[in-house]
Amino acid sequence: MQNYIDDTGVQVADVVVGLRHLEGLDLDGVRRIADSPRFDYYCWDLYARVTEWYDEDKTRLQLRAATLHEIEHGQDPTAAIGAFVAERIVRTHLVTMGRLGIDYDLLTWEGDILRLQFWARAFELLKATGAVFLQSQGKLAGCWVMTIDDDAGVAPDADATPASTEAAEAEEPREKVIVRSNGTVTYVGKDMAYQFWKLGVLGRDFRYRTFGQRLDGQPLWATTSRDDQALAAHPAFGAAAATVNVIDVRQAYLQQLLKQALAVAGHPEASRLHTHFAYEMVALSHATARELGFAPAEGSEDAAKPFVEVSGRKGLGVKADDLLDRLIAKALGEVARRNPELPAADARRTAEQLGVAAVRYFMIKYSRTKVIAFDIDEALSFEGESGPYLQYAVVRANNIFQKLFDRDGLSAADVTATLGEHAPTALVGDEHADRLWDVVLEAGRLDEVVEQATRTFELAVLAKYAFGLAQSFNAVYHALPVLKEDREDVRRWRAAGLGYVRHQLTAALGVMGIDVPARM
RNA sequence: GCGCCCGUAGCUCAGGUGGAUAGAGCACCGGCCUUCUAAGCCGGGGGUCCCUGGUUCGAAUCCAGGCGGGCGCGCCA
Repeated sequence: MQNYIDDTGVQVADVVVGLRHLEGLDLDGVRRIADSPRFDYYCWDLYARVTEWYDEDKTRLQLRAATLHEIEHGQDPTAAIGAFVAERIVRTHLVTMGRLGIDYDLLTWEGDILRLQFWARAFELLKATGAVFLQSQGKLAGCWVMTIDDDAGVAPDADATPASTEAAEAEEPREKVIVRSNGTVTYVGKDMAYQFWKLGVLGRDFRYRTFGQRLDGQPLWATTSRDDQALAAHPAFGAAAATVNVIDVRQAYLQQLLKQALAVAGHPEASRLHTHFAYEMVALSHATARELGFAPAEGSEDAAKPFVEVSGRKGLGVKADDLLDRLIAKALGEVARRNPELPAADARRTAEQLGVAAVRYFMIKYSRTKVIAFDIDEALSFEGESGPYLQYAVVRANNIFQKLFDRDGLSAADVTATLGEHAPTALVGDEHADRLWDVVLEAGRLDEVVEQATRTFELAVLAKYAFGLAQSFNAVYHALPVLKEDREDVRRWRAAGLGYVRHQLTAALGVMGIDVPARM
């Protein structure tokens, strides 16, 4: 799992513009501010302020262009400030993701792709195969362009095809600019170079350094272009057997161009090994947008839309840390109320597990083709279809086995090991036999469901399955008691059945990255 | 204009390769805690599966055409 760090883009440039021209800071000043808490929140706000500042006077946009240029060409102090800010923000990002149990194998820095001339090499490959060529005519004269396949799902823009033009002439091939007439590379060009490297057809590699520690204590690797940072020994990155680009559906067109570039540049097999994992965008419900202080004018275009698009430029969005903090605070209140004797540290740890479960389940419960209108109140719910509901089922199951052990000295392993000594009454003779069978059979589908979820890239399938299994468990939990069952054979078989369900449900939660607390 | 996605209960959403009275959560109404944790369970009301045609013994599901909504189609990233 790699995280692409866009350290040479417009967003970094805008923050640098804000730091220097709105805040009047130099590198030392920025260093001091960066040590204060929540530097990431500070930059988030500053970014929105810079956007407003540009809006007040469009000529200020020249500062962005100049800053972008200086960052790309390593000209200090701009480049030094940009690099410093990018690194600090990445570190705060890692902390935030770490709270959710997410980390990466490698951080890939866009700046390194530029400095190591990946683009120059990819450009050679594309030129050699004729995938891109220098356009000499028309409005794209002087640009290196790629012809867009019709099946790439790209349509001509309305302006390019006047209505008066009839069929015969309208079929002129469409072209995508890869290198601008001023010699700079477009975003998709840089992405092509990166993609070629990922699939091992570029013929070049990054240098590597360690950036910090992963959640398990192993080194976290990052690319570098500096000899003094590069380590001789490092894991192998790139040259993947297959790649999956997780990126939202709005970039489907560019991702299609990427596949096309691979194929046309002589690597049809690599092209086939690449998948765009496209997911729909996450927007905000009107209620949540309102809560965040965004109130579209009555009768305006924004007010009429079914949701409110998040926008970093407007400073409109929900920060992951804020969401987690609220979830944990809410969970902590409940945990403390239900378990007053629990030490504070344990309660805190449990609340964190619940909060993380709530976020993770919420993120995958929707199928990826559906626009999510994020609603904070809905996300904060621990009832019904939620992460904590799933955890609750397993906690209950664990309690049964804990008490079974405390009272009868029977472990889960004992139950299964001695099962043959007991008549399977609970499965054939008992009046509730079908209910127990049903939930056991449902639990047995886990592998199949995981296979389907991975094959179709639809994680909601697993989420829905796990939720349904937890529902079935809860129903059986109420209907078929274990500890209070007097018949030894029925008790043993019920324990065995629910033990299996517990095992499968715990595994399903594990796949979703959700821990099960000791109690809740 | 062209491409992709969405349209199922008041709201938010499930419904792999067609199959029986279309499901869940939330919300609403009514029950269940001296009984393995009530973050739960049981019951109830609530649907023209956007529309029209087609394929089929059978369509929410497949096909065609509409309608409504979202997104995309830059020498931005």
